[in-house]
Order: sequence, then C-alpha cells, then structure tokens
Amino acid sequence: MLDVRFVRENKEEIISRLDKRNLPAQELVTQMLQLDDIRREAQQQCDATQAEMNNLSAQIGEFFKTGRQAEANELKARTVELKETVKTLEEKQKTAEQNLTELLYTIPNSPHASVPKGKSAEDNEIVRESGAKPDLGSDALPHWEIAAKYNLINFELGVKITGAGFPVYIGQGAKLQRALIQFFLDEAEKAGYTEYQVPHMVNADSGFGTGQLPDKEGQMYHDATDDLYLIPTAEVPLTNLYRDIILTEKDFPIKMTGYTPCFRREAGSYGKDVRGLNRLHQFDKVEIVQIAHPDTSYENLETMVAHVGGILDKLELPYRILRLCGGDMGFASALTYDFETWSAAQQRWLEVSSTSNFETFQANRLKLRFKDANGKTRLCHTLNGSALALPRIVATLLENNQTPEGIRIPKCLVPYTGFEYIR
RNA sequence: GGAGAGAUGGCAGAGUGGUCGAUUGCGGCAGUCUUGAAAACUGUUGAACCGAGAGGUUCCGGGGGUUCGAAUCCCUCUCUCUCCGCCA
Repeated sequence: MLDVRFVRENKEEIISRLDKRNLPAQELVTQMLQLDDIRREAQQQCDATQAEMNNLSAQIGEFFKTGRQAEANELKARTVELKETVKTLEEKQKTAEQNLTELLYTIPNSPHASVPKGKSAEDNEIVRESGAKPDLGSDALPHWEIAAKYNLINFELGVKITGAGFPVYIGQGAKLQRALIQFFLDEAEKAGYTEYQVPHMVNADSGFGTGQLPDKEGQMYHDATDDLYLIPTAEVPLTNLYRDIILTEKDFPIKMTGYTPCFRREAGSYGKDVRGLNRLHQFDKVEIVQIAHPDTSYENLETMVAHVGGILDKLELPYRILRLCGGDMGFASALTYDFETWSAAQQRWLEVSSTSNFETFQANRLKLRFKDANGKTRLCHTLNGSALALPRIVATLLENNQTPEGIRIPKCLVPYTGFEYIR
C-alpha cells in the first residue's frame, strides 16, 4: 500500500501518477490525508493524557511508599476521569487508523514515470520484438492437438480426477515439464539467484504482505479448516520470507528463485481463450524475486528483464516485450514488463512472464526495511518476475517446433530431456 | 489426537505489581593501544508513532481483562519443546 507520509509530502505527484491508471485520485488522496490528520490529532491528545496518567501513577507510588495514604487516595480519585479520556481517545485513534488502512487497501500502486497512460492491453507499449515467427503453413496443429497426438498431456484425465484446468502430463510431456523447470532453475542460479523450496500454502498474513489480500481474495484457493491459501505464485512465499525484516545496505540485492506449482481459481474468466494450456487452475512456474535498494531498483529490474529475455533466446522462441500501460498493470506494481511468445498455430501472442518493480508498495505492508548510510530506517523495493511460467512456453514450443519428424526440442533443453525429438 | 513445560532485545539468558525498554554475557559498531591484525580496555548498540525541536507515547508471542500502576496477576488464541498415540 502507499506510504501515507510520502503521499502527505508529495500529494500532487501521487495524484498525477495515479492518473495513468485512469484513477481520479484527487478525492481519495484528500480523504486519506484527512483521516491521517484525525489520526495524528487523536494520538497527540492521547499521548498527552497518558503522560499525565503516568505522572500521577508515579506520584501515587511515591505516596504509598512514604505512607501518605490520604494523599495517594486523593490522586487516585483524579485518575478515574483521565482513564475514561484515554479510553475515548484510544478508540478514536484506532478507528481513524482502521479507516485509513481500509482506504489504503483500495488504492493501487502509483505508476512509474515511464508507464504509458492507457485503458487496456491495446495501449501497452511494445519495447522490442525478437526472433522470427515461423511459417508453418495451414496444416499446423494447435498445441492441444499435438499434445493428444503424441500423448503428452491428457486434459480429460485431469477433469476426471480433479476438474477442468488441471491437466495430466504423461511420458515425454512430463519429462519436458521437468526439463524446463530444471533448465530455468539452473539459469537463475547462474544469474546469482539462490534457490528456495517453499511451502505451497500460506497464511493470511503472507497474502496481505504481497498484496493478494484483500484485493484478490476470490482468486485464491482457500482451505477454511486451517485458514490457509494455496499460493497463486511463488512470489508470495518467497517475498514473505523477508516480512518484518530490517536489512543493512550491504545485504542488497537479495536474489531468490524457486519452483512451485501455482493455483488460481480464475473466477469469471471462462470463455474461449482457455483452450489447452492457455489458462489453467494449476500450473508450474519458476519465479525470480529481488529485494533492492530504492536507488537502484530500476537497474535491478533491467537485469531481470535481460535474464528472462536471455532464456527465451536460448529456447529459440519468438517473443516480444511490452511495457504495460497504467490501465493494464497489476494492483501492486509500479512498472511491469510482460513477455509474450508467439504461438504459431493459434496465431497470437501468449503471456509467459510478467516482471515488475513494486517499489515500496509491498515493502510497506511487509514491513521490509533497511537502514541507510545515515542510520535511517527506510522501506526497501521489491521486484519479481516469472522466469518462466511453463504452460504457455510448452504450448508455443510444441506449436512452433512441429516438423514432419516430430516436435524438435531446442538445443539448450536436450541435455535435460535426453531426447531431441518428441515422436 | 492426549498430557505437561515454555514464549523477554541479533543470539544466550535474568527479571514475579511501582524510574524495567528492561541486569548480565556474546555478537555488532566506534575508539584507545599496535607497523598491521588479534587480545585487552573504553564507549556505543531495538522498533513504531507523534513532534520543527526539546521531548512524549506505545511495544517483553497475539488479543482481551484486573489495577492509580503489569514483562510480572487473570482469561483467551497462536506457536515452540518434552512424553504418549498415529504416520510418509
């Protein structure tokens, strides 16, 4: 969530930045600062009253010690009213704080200066395009038909044992998945990321920390018995490892990676673009996360973009990089680059990575801070990116690499799969 | 799942109603000494909020209560450890 103090000092800047999301924030910000004023005033009064109470208590103690009962009792009588006042003021402060927090939860992150203003995906800016789109001819098969032809993925079996959107990978299909995961993790390790194996379920605190709660409550699978959520991305457990932590400057940058399955209810997104691997309830992903110094976080973001691009280059997949416009960006992000690979049979771009800088938005909720050179405690910046999400990589790989001899495996993967063709 | 014990500052570990935000040790930081380092010695070393500042308030697992006053007493939740049961 936004940092109230920053908003207080940079009101106009925040409003103009939020405008990129087409969010008229004038009134929100005013309301927010009003609540903040109420809160601060209540606290000042409350603190002063409590200071008085503390004084009286000390005196009472002194009187009791020296056996001056009468004087002690006289003071005791005076505390009754003060106690009442403290209670009222405390209530007032708590309410203002709660209202402020609730309001803050509804305000998305303010976009970076480079974010284009826009409403939807059409307004995203194409940063660059890489690799040639293959010309497969008219008899090219979409990946779900390839998957059936070579018995790589069985969607019906998934429906039988679980439900739609939970595919079963078989034989060379399963092995391809495992090869990609291993390849992605190795690449991340080479780039200096430390691998973590983390729980696939998280508590509500973690959900709030990275911003999934309360915003995306309905998008996560929730186990009511133990009040745990299945993770929608490894970002949640990985970033929350650093919840409530104060780092020193020499700790930067912190670089973590992890493979996890990801679970998403995808409520309300049933329709035509969900065939095959295009949109699933459970999928595999290798995530990279960085915790960075605010002064360098955008350089860190560029290294992540280069990392993801490098992997796609090695996989020999045609892709493009988009800078998301304000209207298409996620709730918590300040700047997001999406990576899309070209799906030759479907003749469309598929999102395979989303790489973002959240600036202090998550860190504020996480209470993830560092001590700067002057000994001041400041919020860190958090960043993360998919490197990469499996299903659409598999989809484009199967489609783009189909040949009369079978599906060609890119060179970089052969050491992992142990086969050069799926036949 | 049953029984018991516990949760204090980066760590270890005191503290059972009145200058306790907390003794002490270790660690960290700074300095003295040294050619340098180590050792030794000296000092310093939690966080949040409010305040221009002086300073004030809050925090001893979370929440609630008793009291003029709570780390210390009561209730409750969570977690950890030990024993038993179950089990990959």
